[in-house]
Amino acid sequence: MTIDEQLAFLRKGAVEIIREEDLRAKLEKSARTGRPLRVKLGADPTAPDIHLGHTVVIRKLRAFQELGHTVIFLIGDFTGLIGDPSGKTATRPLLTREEINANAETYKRQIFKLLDQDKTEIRFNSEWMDAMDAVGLVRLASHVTVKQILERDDFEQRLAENRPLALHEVLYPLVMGYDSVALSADVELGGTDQKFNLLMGRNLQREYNQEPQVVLTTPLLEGTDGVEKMSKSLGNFIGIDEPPREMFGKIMSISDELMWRYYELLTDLTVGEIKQMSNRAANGEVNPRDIKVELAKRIITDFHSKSAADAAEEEFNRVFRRKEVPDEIEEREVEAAPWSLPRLLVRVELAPSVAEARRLIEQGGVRIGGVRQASPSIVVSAKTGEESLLQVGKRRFLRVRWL
RNA sequence: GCAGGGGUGGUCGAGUGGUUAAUGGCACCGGGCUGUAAACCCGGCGGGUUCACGCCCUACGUAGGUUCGAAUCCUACCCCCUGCACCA
Repeated sequence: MTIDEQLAFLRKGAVEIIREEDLRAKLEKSARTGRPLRVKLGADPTAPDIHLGHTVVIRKLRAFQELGHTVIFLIGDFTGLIGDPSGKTATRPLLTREEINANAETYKRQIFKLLDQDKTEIRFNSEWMDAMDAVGLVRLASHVTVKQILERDDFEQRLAENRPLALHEVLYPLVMGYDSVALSADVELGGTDQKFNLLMGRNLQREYNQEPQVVLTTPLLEGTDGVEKMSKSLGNFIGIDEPPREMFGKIMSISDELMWRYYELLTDLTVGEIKQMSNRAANGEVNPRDIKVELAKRIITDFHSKSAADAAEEEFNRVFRRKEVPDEIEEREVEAAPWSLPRLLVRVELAPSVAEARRLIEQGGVRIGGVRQASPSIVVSAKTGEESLLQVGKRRFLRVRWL
């Protein structure tokens, strides 16, 4: 690939590259010297559950990797120990070394579904931060003015609105920025929400007489609701560890508009190819549903396998289009006594409480053997050795084996 | 430390002595429509008990108190936020 082609490749899906000329220069220099660029991505050690939102930037990391550069996945274990930078959670439990290691293992397992393990460095910022003493921290802080720190939007806003801003939060960007110094990063990637922190790395590198890193930001992916950014706490996420059939269902439930966004940020299709598909959908040549199916299968193939994707599709069609019973159903064994239906549902954990079970039944959400049960006062009795098929809502099935 | 403001259900946020298990939004759950789309519409949304009307329990930071009756009044305590400090 020529440098121009490489630039175009890296630009796809990126929101901003600061500065693109610098990136070009670094790419040229790397090509000339044969020395790969050091490309950094920071991660929070408290949340090792990666969802599709995180994969947007990880895919970009992979793009660099494919061009032969060194990718550094930095786990911010030191920063994770100090507390919550967003100030949203009151108390954030301190992580022990063991927990951090466990989280790191989870990260590895998850990111290597996308990245080439042999070309990825996993690092922890405690490597250098643990060694830094109070004097070192103060010296680090001396490189940045309060005014510069306060340029960060949310800091400024919180001050303006008389909301609390703790001192350690202000220190956060410094530590993150210093990570770039410690790693001699050439490029740092991050979501647009990280722009300030990424730029801080650039500034600090200059202070420490390093060539400033290039900053590349990626968009924040909207969650399945299509509105808020994808996050675990909002419950609008699709985890990359989720079973194929879960992923399939969730992807099929996103809106048509959102589907294009997912295509853009979560697949390798080019902008042109995606545009072509959306045109064909718009003029009725293709059913948008079929395009969504393909999206789901592509994503599942990334994190599971092609055959898992096919199986998920088949399962989906069986349950939701043909209204048949799923392929595999969980089984529970229950004593063959006469059960009032609500109580039975609680017993097999299809409902959290009797009251809730009653509501489900009254609203027509409960079936036994495919037959809707309309009354909460129904008594279920069965003989030992028999089986009953319970269904709650559209997607929760359970086979009860009577003892 | 002083002054002021505040702690309500998953969340945001009403309510300031009595139809208040607590208005409303969001989230969530069930149903309908459908491409399980989205949007939309209907219903639900602390727990237990009853075939059912209903009844009972628990809940508005914590602990007491006043009252026939308190999320609402009083006392103490805990926690959070904002301001004051001329200043290393």
